[in-house]
Amino acid sequence: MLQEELFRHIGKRIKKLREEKNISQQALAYLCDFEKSNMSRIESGRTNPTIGTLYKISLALSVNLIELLEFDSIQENA
Amino acid sequence: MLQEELFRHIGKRIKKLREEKNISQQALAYLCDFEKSNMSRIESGRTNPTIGTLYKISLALSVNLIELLEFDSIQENA
DNA sequence: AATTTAGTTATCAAATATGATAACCAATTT
DNA sequence: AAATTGGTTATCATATTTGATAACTAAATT
Repeated sequence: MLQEELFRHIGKRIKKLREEKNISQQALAYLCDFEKSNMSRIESGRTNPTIGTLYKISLALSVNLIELLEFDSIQENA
Repeated sequence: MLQEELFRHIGKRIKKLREEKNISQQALAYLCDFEKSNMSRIESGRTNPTIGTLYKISLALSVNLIELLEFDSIQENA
């Protein structure tokens, strides 16, 4: 899997978890203490977020950090 | 958990997985195609790595990305 | 129709991750 | 003792993430 695909997967995963909580993108951004434009960049997979940024998002969503990375067949070589 | 603690946990986890494979730090850095000094920074938790960097490391270690984040009580609020 | 809300995209500055190199220490090997 | 190997730390340049702001579209609301 290419890095770019990973970024898109993570973005979709965040969006899914966010929508399950019925939170708007800008509300989530506010909870994370960053800009809604930044949140949009991350959800669309246009950036390579730091683990610190993902951690903040996981806290705001009240999920375990690992859940942001759980999607089908992230890797097959384990 | 503070971000700094998270970074240290991830560093320790990488070190543990690396040692289980009997790979030196510089050998792992070489596999990831980056500098041994960078690898040292990451393992010691002195940096906030991007998810792309962690992904490269997971590929080099032949483990799932999630395994780099698996340690006790990463969060309690899930 | 005007306003508000949600989201996207662009731009620029500031902060920081990473690349590259080097000096250094400790342990091991020759 | 000299050389090699593994690791740490520091520094500087470069690339990129993030902060901050703004303009824009679309949809929903008043």
